[in-house]
Amino acid sequence: MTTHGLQNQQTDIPEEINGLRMTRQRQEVYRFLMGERTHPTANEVFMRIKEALPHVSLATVYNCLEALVQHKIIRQVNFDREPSRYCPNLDEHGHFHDETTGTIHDVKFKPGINLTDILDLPPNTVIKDIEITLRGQLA
Amino acid sequence: MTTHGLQNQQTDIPEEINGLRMTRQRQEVYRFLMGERTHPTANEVFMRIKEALPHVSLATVYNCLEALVQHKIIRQVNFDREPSRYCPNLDEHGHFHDETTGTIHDVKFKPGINLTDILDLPPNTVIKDIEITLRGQLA
DNA sequence: GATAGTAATAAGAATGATTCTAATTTTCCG
DNA sequence: CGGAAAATTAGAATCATTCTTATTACTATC
Repeated sequence: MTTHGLQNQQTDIPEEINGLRMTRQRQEVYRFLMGERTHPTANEVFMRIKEALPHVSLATVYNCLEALVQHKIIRQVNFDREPSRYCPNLDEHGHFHDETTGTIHDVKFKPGINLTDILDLPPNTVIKDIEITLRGQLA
Repeated sequence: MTTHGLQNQQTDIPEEINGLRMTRQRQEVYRFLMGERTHPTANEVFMRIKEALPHVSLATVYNCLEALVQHKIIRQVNFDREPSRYCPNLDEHGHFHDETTGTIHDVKFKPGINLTDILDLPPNTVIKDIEITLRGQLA
């Protein structure tokens, strides 16, 4: 018996996104992030996808996350020096870290706001990425 | 012979700032940061103040930086997962990381702009800290 | 359909910024 | 002065992440 294409495709995720071949491991990482709004860490992703892929390694999770980030399929979010978190929301947005619960919430910009209009940037600046993070609490 | 007060005070830095006793080590860390606009890392601070305090330890530099940050005398700045950097500018501002040169520039907001006016925050949110970081290049 | 070349994965070791621990020194205050 | 508290030191420990090397999977070609 021979198989063609991917090892396993009981999935709704395409075989390629933004030029990145979606291997089974990348699919599981991506699927989990898509269904999860909690901005999990690499280790949390690892723990969770082990249910579907018991032999997956943490290094692979890191590799997958890096590949997905570089192909702009997900975003990496950093709070201070805590472990990186990952976010499937590609719209321009910030992150609010609620210190009381430890949860992270996406923060949209009010309509019509363009970040670069607000900042006093040096001329001829090409911005590749903006990260806005807030810390505080929901009173 | 007895000495009163601090071990050494050939300095222009007060003995206390924001309720933090400015020991000789904290003074040196702070003085260096004040004269430096390059947002140095803990290790860079360490290398430099060793000239004035040859027996200072890296742990002490970390302790001093933490104390200064907690007393809002300096700010800690993080870019992705790179080593933390430290900044004596307390005005609300962001940081632009020029990928070409590796340098970091403070970015002011245009006058009259209030960050929280722009963000679509949940009601009753108390913001303790905002961090805005940009990556890109000066063309 | 076999096969060679390339890419991805796995397991564990290595890295490196930061934090912790325990011992010593300095400062504060009665 | 003398004891308590705070700060400093040196080195060990931590832990997220990256690297290394071997194995496995995929792709294109014959």
